[in-house]
Amino acid sequence: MLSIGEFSKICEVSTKTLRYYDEIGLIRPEEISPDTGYRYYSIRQLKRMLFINRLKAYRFSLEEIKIVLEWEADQAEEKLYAALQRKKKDLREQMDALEYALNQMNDDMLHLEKGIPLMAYLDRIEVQLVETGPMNILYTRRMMSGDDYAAGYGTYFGKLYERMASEGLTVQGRPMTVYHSPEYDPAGNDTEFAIPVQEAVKGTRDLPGGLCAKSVWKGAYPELRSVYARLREWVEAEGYRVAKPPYEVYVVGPERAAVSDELVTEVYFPVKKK
Amino acid sequence: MLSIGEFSKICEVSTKTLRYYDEIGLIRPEEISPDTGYRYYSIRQLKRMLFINRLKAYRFSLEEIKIVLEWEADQAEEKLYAALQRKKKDLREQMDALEYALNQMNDDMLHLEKGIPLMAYLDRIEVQLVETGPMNILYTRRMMSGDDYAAGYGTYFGKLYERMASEGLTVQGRPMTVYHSPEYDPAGNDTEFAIPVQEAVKGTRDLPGGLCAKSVWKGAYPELRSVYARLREWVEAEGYRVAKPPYEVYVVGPERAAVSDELVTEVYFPVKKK
DNA sequence: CGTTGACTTTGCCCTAAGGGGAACATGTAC
DNA sequence: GTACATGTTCCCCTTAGGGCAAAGTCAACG
Repeated sequence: MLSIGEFSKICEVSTKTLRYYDEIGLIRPEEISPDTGYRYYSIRQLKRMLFINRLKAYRFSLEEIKIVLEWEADQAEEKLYAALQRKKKDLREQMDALEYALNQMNDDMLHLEKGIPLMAYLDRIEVQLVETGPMNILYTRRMMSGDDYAAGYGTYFGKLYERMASEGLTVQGRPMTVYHSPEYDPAGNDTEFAIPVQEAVKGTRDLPGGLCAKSVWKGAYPELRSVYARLREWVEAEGYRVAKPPYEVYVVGPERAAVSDELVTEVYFPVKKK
Repeated sequence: MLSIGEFSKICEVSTKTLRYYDEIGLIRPEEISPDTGYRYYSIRQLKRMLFINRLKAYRFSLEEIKIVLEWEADQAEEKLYAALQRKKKDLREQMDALEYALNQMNDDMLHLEKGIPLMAYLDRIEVQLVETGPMNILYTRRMMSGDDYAAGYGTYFGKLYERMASEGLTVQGRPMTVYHSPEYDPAGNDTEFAIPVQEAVKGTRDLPGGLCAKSVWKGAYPELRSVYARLREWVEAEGYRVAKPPYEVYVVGPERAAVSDELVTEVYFPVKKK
C-alpha cells in the first residue's frame, strides 16, 4: 500500500488532486484507515490514474472521464471509441478556431505595421440607404445553432436548388438568408434560407421590398458580425429603427470563392424612420 | 444614449457581460443615471466593445485586455504589436498541443480497432535490473521549466558538444540528462545535461555506477512520463527504493530521428534494496 | 521513550468569466 | 392608470483544483 504522497509521485499528480478525485469519486484509495483517515492506494490503481491523465490530455472533463471509467467495467470499448471520435471532432473545431484567430492576428499585425489602427476597418464599412423591390423567394426555415451554419448552408441551399431543378423554377437572384430571431443568439437562431425565383408556386413566399440600410462586405463570414454592429450603429445614429428581419445576400458565396477574401456579402436592414 | 439592452444587441454581448465589464472597469457606460442607476452607453463606445471582442477571440484574458486598452490612450501601437506577437506564440503552442493530442488519439483509436485496450502498452514496458559502470561526464546544470525543454535540449547539448570540440575531448557515449529534482514539477526541474567523455578535465564529474532499474522507450518524449510511472511501480513492487537521481540516455535523439516514433530513450533509476 | 520533522487530515477561501434567478425599481405603450 | 418589458442589486453556481491553517499521525533518530 502506498501513502497519498508516494502514489502522487508515481503518477505525477498532486496530492490535492488525488483528494479531489477521491471526493468526486473518480479514483478512490483502495483502503482508508478507519482510525486516522489516511488514504492508501494500491499500485494496481496506477493504470487507472494514468488513463485519467490521458483522457485529461484529450480535454475530457472530469465528469466525462467518470462516465468513461464506468463503461470500462463492462468492457464497452465501442463506447470509448465513439467518445474518442466525438472528442476528436471537438478538438478539430478548436484547432480550426485557433487557426482562424491566428490568421486574423496576422492580418491585424500587417495593418499595424502599416500604421493602420486595428479597428479602423469599422469606419470603412459604408452604409447606404436603398429602396428594394419585392421578391418572390423559395424558402426553408430552421433553427440553426451557431456551429452548424458551416455545414448547414451548403445542404439547405443545395436542397433548394435541387427542388428548383426538379420543379423547373427560374432563378432570379443570389441565395440569401433571413434572420428572424430578434437578436443574435449563439445557441440558436431562427433562420430562413431562400433563393429568389420567378414562379409563385407552393413553398415560395413574397419578400416585401422597402427602405433598407445596406452594406457590402468583402471577406470571411465571422467578420460579418462587425458589419451588423456597424449597421445597427448607423440605424441608431440616423434616427431609424429596424422594421423587419435583416437579411444577407451571398453575391459571391463559398462555391465561387477560392479564398475567404473573395467572398462578397450584402447585408440589408429593413428600416423605418422613427 | 443607448440603454444596456440596446447596446448589448448592437454589440452582440449579453447585458450580464456588460454589467460585469462595468464592474471590472473594462468598459464603463458613458453615463449612469444618478437617481435610477440605469446604465447608458454611447454609440461611440461600440468600437471599444468590438475591440474587446476581438481580443477575446485571440484568447486574451480580461485582465490582459484591460492593460491593452490602457495603452490605447497613449497610442502605444508597438506595445500592442508585441502583445499580439506574444499571444500568437501562445496560440501556436496550444495548436501544437492540440495536434499532439489528436495524433495520440488516432493511435489509440487504431489500437481499439485491433481490440487492444488503451493502456495495454503500460504492461509492455519492460523493466530490467542492471549494473552500470561509472562514467565521466561533461555537464551543465539548470533549472528547466516544463516548456523550454524542447528548445533547451538542443542548445545545451549543442554548447557541450562545442566545448568538447574546442577542448579536444573524446566522446564516450550518448547524451543524457540527470533529474536532480526529487519529483517531477512542471514549474521547474533541476536538470543536468551531460555527455560522457574520456578526459577528466574541469567541467566534468564522475557519475558513479551501480544497481539500476532500466527501461527502453521507443517513441515520443511526452510518453516518457508513463515510463517513469512504470519504473516507479516496478521499484515499489520489487521492494527497492530510488537511491540516486534518475537519468535518461538519448540512444536515438531528435537529431537522428525523422519522426518521433524512431526516438529511442533509456531511462535509469539507481536503486537500492529496501 | 521522547522528540523532531515530514507527512496527512479536514476546512475554508480563492480563482475566470460570467449564467441563473429572486426581489424590487423603472420606463414605455396602450 | 395599468400592464409588461426592461432595468437594478444581491446571492449562489460553474471547473479543476491551489493555498493556507490548525491539528493529528508516522517514521526515524537519539
